[in-house]
Amino acid sequence: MEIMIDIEDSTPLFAQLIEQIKKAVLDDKIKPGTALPSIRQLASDLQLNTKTVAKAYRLLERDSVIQTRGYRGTFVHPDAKANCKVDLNEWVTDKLSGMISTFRESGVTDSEIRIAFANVMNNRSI
Amino acid sequence: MEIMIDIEDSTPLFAQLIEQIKKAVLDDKIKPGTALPSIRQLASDLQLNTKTVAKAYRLLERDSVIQTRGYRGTFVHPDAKANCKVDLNEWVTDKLSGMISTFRESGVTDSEIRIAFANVMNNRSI
DNA sequence: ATTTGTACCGTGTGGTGTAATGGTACAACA
DNA sequence: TGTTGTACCATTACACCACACGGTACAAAT
Repeated sequence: MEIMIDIEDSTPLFAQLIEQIKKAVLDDKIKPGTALPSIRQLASDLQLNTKTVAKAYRLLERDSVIQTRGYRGTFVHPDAKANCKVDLNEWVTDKLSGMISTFRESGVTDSEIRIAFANVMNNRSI
Repeated sequence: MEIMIDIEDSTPLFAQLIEQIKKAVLDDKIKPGTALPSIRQLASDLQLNTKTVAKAYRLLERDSVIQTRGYRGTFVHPDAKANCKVDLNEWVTDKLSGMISTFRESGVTDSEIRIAFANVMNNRSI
């Protein structure tokens, strides 16, 4: 697997990793069931911190692109190719976009929207 | 009109102003049609910047609690008492809260929600 | 001439979240 | 024993935004 990380790129390192692994799956360069390099191994190869790689793996597993089998390693998910195409972020963006448009049309200030958002995210009730 | 601003309070100054004017309206201390002090006048009285007072007035007018009549001054809105009770922020908070709960239940990270939100607010289309 | 609301330029402070780094430790596997 | 994913402690640098401030200027009303 050839993975190139560009430190100069403004895209976060963990995001670059996710992109490239997804691309490799879609291009059939790594097939379902295949074992992926361990977190420590990949971090060492790419000169990254283990936590950066762990973060990428964690998100990839949430999206069912990979599977971690306890202490036995990490493998490509059986339905990886299909799950690569499901874009959770796009769904979130669309839903938010619609709601925020409604707010703005009702005269709500961007500043007010931001503050309400921050409050909700922190479970501060009003 | 007796308005007290507490600089020590963590509540933003403009928000304190809004609260107190609304309270004065609800308590019948200032009645619909009455003229309010000018922005410069009130800022001077309360030792505030004119912009801080202007911000409070702008939001109060959006909520139809007051009315600015061009260059003739600012007056209490005819339906001020009723409009004081409409809380736009509460509506925004409720709507956002529901949507964010849905996101979280779907496994979306708080970090991802924040990033998507920032993108939408800045009209950056991914 | 003065006052009105409004709009524009700007500065500075403080809070908050992200990203990435370091180190250490654990239980479960081979 | 060595490796696996994972969890915890922490720090650094960076960026965004809210809030409040200062100054200046304008057209329309009194």
